Amino acid sequence: MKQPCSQHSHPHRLVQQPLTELTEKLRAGSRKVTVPRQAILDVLRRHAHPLTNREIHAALGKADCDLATIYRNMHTLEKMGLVKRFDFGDGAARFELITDGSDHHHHHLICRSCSTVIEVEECFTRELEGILALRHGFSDISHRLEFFGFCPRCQKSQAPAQSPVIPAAHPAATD
Amino acid sequence: MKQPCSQHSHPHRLVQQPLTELTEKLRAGSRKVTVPRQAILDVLRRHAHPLTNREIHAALGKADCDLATIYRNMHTLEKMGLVKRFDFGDGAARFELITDGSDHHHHHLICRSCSTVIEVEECFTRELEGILALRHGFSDISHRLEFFGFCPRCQKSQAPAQSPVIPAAHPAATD
DNA sequence: AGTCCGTTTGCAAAGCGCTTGCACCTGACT
DNA sequence: AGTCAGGTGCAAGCGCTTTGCAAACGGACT
Repeated sequence: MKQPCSQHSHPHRLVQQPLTELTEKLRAGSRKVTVPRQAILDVLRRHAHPLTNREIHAALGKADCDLATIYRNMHTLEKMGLVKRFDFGDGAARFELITDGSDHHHHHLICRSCSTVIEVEECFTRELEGILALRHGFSDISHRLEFFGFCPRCQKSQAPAQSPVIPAAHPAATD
Repeated sequence: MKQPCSQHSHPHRLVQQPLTELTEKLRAGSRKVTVPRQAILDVLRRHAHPLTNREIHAALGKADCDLATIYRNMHTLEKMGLVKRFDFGDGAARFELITDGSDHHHHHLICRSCSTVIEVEECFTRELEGILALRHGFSDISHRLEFFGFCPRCQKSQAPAQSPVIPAAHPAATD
């Protein structure tokens, strides 16, 4: 928090629809609409694929804030149903904005080499959840499913098409 | 390594079939059949469900060895195809012995409360891999899939049927 | 505009899983 | 028995994440 961050005075791109819907959701949980909070959601809004806390931190411009604040906020936002957590198995949690109210279920196909991310709509797994619930008596069953492979570019070039781990890779790869 | 760990002198339960097949596999990679190595595999052999490095370490009896040694060995054993790595999303890798040569593909259903683990044989996801390979040009596609829910016991009792994180839970729960 | 209170933030320290450098030890082969 | 690549213990360190605490802030009320 270093900047007043035009918010009530100048109706910027930063604020707009957010302040409408967002404010309500935040207020509902007696949460405050803070500058870091808005900035984080704004970063997420500008990225199609899940970002790590560190990536979010790097993407914050003037509205820079402490990493710990981002970690805390991601928990809060996740609990409030504003973001969804993903785990690509590399030890860093990733978050995606839940666009509309309807949390549209999807998975990811991730390049093992350059970390390009492609969204996967299909999910044959839902039905299996029902079977498992019946067979084992489990309730509230959910699942985590991610695919890994080598993207077209990385198959050709021996070296990764782009440095791994940073999944902003090949801008217009396949999706 | 604090004990001679009866190994060649007394044909214990600790050694037997292992020394047959195991030795071969290890030798094939110019690897040595060491005491910690055997002890780790023995622990894995006695547990049906994936164990974390820490759990393996705790389960080693007299053949206690350094945690770092376990971490190193799990990498080695994984690369050699003797164990399979699983990720339950709690930040700790888990390992399961690959019983016979044929790595039988399966997933897990994990209780969010007490961490009971149930093996899931079905997998509707393989076919999806083919679709994704075609559509996006990815190669060598694999997937990670785990299910989460509340087991029957934890649904009844408010409190977890057993302390979480330690997946040795409900010995004869449902599987 | 001023005040108040619970929430949020920054900073720094620490927790945890995991890795690594290095000197010493050991299994396996001659 | 001798040799040496491979393995191990110990301790330090790395990256992600959490937490304690005092100061700052947001929102509501006057």
